[in-house]
Amino acid sequence: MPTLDRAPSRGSPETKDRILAAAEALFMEQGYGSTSLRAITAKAKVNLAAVNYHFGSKGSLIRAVFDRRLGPLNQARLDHLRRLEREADGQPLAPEAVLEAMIAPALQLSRDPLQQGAAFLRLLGRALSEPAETMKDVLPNHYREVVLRFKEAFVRALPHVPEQELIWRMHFTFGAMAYAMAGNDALQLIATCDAEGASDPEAIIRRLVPFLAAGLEAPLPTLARPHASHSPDTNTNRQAA
Amino acid sequence: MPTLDRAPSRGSPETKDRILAAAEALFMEQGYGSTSLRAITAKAKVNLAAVNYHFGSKGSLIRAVFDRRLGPLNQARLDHLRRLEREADGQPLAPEAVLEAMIAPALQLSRDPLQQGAAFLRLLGRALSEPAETMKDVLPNHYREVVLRFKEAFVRALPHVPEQELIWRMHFTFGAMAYAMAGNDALQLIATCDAEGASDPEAIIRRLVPFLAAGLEAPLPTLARPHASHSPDTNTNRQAA
DNA sequence: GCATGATTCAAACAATCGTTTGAATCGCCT
DNA sequence: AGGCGATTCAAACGATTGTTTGAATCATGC
Repeated sequence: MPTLDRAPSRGSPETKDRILAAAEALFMEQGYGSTSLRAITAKAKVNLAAVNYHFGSKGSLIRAVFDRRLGPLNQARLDHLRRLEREADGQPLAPEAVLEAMIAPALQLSRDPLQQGAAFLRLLGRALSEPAETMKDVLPNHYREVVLRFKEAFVRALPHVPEQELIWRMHFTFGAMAYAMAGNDALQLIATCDAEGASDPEAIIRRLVPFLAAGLEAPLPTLARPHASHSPDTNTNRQAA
Repeated sequence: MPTLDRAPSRGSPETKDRILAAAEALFMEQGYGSTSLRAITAKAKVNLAAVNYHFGSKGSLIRAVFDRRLGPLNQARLDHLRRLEREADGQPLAPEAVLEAMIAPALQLSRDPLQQGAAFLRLLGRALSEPAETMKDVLPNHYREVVLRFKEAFVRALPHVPEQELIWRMHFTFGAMAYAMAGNDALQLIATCDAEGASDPEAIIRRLVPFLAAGLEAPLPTLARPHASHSPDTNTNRQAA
């Protein structure tokens, strides 16, 4: 029977963290199912049985990987948003400010070179589209409050956007954020022109926020659908917005 | 020694396709590493050895899964774009038109209920953030021409956007597209308000295109960075765009 | 009708998987 | 010192992994 939640009297101050760090790195670069506990324990330089001793199972391990990062990250997001709202003194925030409250904490995590925060962001970006059995509940549980609070903030920041439309735009926003912060280069889009500052996270946020803000504030789509496809008239060109 | 590329004289008109379909479905709902060949062959109702006989290995199988879908999909995108450009008769396209050329073929694939196109789009959305060893080259090879041609189209559709900035915005655009078309509900964002028509792909495109077009046409970010964070002045609110 | 090549099949291959075990080791307490 | 709980360790567990084998089955050629 492994230890309960009792703090280790003196034993292992770093064994659990070493396992978490190694698992984070390997899950990121190989995926969950393709990463063996032996590869994790080898990278962490701990005994194979240490994983089951400290975490119980492989499934609990990946859950612990996300728990360690997601709690502080989302709390920082909520704190950042609350601070901006207090400073605004009742006035609704600009959409850019709400976006920044969402992105900046992740950026700060990515900045820290000591911890491998960037690796976690890539892992998170992939996990958002992974319906893996093992962490069916962990992401929704961590993000529930964030989604709720930021939806309120966006509703007040964008009063002219109907709520249904806003939810969809938040969906698109989170997608672009996850993709951008995960640093996906699968399409080698960057390589086609070798964009400058690709590795600078702050440059990304400076370009991402205006992009998303403009999308959030876009004019509402027509309810009737003119089926803009293959319409031979030329006024579908230029100056659509 | 398995068969070369020779067309099967009469033997198996459907065994390979059954394997591809089963693999597509299982890779989507379990991930690559977590899906065993036995699970695939069981779902496809073929013999276990059929995978290695027809495809050579598990890695070649997932590569074949993407090859089967990505070729026609991206060709349809290129055709759609070329047709719109011909109809425009030299005039630059609207950004919305270029976006539609990118999205509509995927939408059509998703529509087909006979084939499990929607499942493939979810698989593709996840694969974009998977640096899996097995398909390191398959995605870039398929997308190289698409990225190149659509970049040209976007450059002409958005002449006021510098090329570097445009590349970044295409990056964000593809991220939001992948996320939206993959139907990611990991955050249960939709569930918070149960958005209407969540399952209707055409409704998604009608909301996604204006969102992305506005982002692509957004005013350029300031080159100097005023460090908009925790700035106590209130003019960061309202009317930023 | 029978040889031929492609395909399917049941069975087994070695390897690796996650997990468990029981003894050895460590650090701390009275 | 010595006992005690927490932790580490080497070794093994049965189960499952991807892959291979060789015979059986099929359709087709002459």
